[in-house]
Amino acid sequence: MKITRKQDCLEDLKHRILTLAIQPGADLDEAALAERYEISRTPLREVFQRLAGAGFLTLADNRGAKVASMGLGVMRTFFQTAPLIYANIARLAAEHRTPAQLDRLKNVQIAFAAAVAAQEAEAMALNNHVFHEIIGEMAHNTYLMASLRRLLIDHTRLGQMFYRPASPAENAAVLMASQQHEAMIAAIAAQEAGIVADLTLQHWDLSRDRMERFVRPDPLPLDVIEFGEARDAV
Amino acid sequence: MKITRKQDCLEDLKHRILTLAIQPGADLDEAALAERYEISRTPLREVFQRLAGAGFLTLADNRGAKVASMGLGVMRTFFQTAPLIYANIARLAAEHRTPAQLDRLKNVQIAFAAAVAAQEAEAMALNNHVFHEIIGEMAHNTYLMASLRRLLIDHTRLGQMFYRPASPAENAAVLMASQQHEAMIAAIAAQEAGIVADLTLQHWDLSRDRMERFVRPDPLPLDVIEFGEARDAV
DNA sequence: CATATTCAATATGTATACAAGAAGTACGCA
DNA sequence: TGCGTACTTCTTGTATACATATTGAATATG
Repeated sequence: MKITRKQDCLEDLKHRILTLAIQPGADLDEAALAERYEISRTPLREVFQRLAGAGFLTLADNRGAKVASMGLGVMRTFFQTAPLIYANIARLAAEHRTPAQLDRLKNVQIAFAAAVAAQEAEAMALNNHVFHEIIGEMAHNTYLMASLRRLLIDHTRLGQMFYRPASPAENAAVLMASQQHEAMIAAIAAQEAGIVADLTLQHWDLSRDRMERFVRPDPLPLDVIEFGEARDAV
Repeated sequence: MKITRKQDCLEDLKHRILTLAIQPGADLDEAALAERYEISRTPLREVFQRLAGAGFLTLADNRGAKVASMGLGVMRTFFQTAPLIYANIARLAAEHRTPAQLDRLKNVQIAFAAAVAAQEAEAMALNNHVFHEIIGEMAHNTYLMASLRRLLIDHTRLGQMFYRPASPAENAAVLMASQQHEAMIAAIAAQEAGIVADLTLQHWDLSRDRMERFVRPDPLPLDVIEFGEARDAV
């Protein structure tokens, strides 16, 4: 079964990049990975080319492969662009979805909900990723899909970056996200394009708020350092 | 300088696909192309992977490379999606363009205008392609750029498909397009985002109308087949 | 001591030989 | 003649050896 080795390599690298097991900007060692996946450098390089084409990696001539980086500029652009693409994809998905795609979506949501219940961050991230990828496929629009795939890569990585396993607020948010998924499935099944678009934007807001709260947390209480009434005087 | 062979191959294949020298759906012969460009199959395959990643080709396992097809479904999606992406890219380009990019844009427009004057369809198509690609780069948005690149591939190919060299109406349209390019450059230079977006949509309408008139031409005059006054009776 | 410069070590790029798979052809049989 | 099957041929995929490029360290030189 050598056939699957290359496919496995591709999938595993995707997973490791999405879960930050390999960090943004890290460079990949051809020889080491070839040995790890028991394939020669030739097919590994083809995997690299594909991952680069999909936006997971960047290739520099004579300088190997790097995981796509996530600088401030990239993040700014991400927050600027995501709602536009997500909302339009959502609309089209409601209109063009097929029954088979709907079944796949439901199954992935079952897996996502299970991951939420078990508090398995990695499974949550990957199932959420596939969930939104399937909605993208439902839209049957190759042009927007090219954007969406790239957005989802960064969205999943940001989600992992900002995920705090122990926080009660986080658990509530994740549960809320799961419920929104359910609502989206129902609306897509009913082909209610407007509703799906609205739900998608709410879903986006939830996700964005979660990330924002991580970057800009509530300030520490001032009075623990014995300022007493001084709080109002500042 | 063997270094350029692979690059040449990549560029030449792009050009031949964009100008329809290789038709949509055609499959590419590895051995023949390797010989043509004087490279071995290994680097040629890497070129294939890159072109596939960019949307020029599709790769099927054990079945080689095909030029991306242009069926009715693809065209429908194209007309549906292009204005959204073009308008948003235009806005961002006006805001984020650098002086260096503006210079490049001006130079490409000079080449485009020259091609129009000389009625060289191929040079027109390729320079127009690069013109809009540069505007895309000005937007500094990798997500939308992924969509734009794919849209431009199909836009350029459709333009070639529907181009009628001899038609006076066509010549007028192409001249108009060139003038719109000039106006866009001026507005981008002035960072007038709203104006650039408007001009871009006008530019899009012109292009769309040109293609539409090709598909749905004016009907033949009825009276040449000697119906005489019968015209009004039909 | 700082800065070039050369050479070794390492990593990337290419060619070629071989393996595996797909497609076409000829033959046999009903 | 129609269909199926084995065999041949052509195409695609992989491994490996070799060529080229880059990096880093050691040495020379101002």
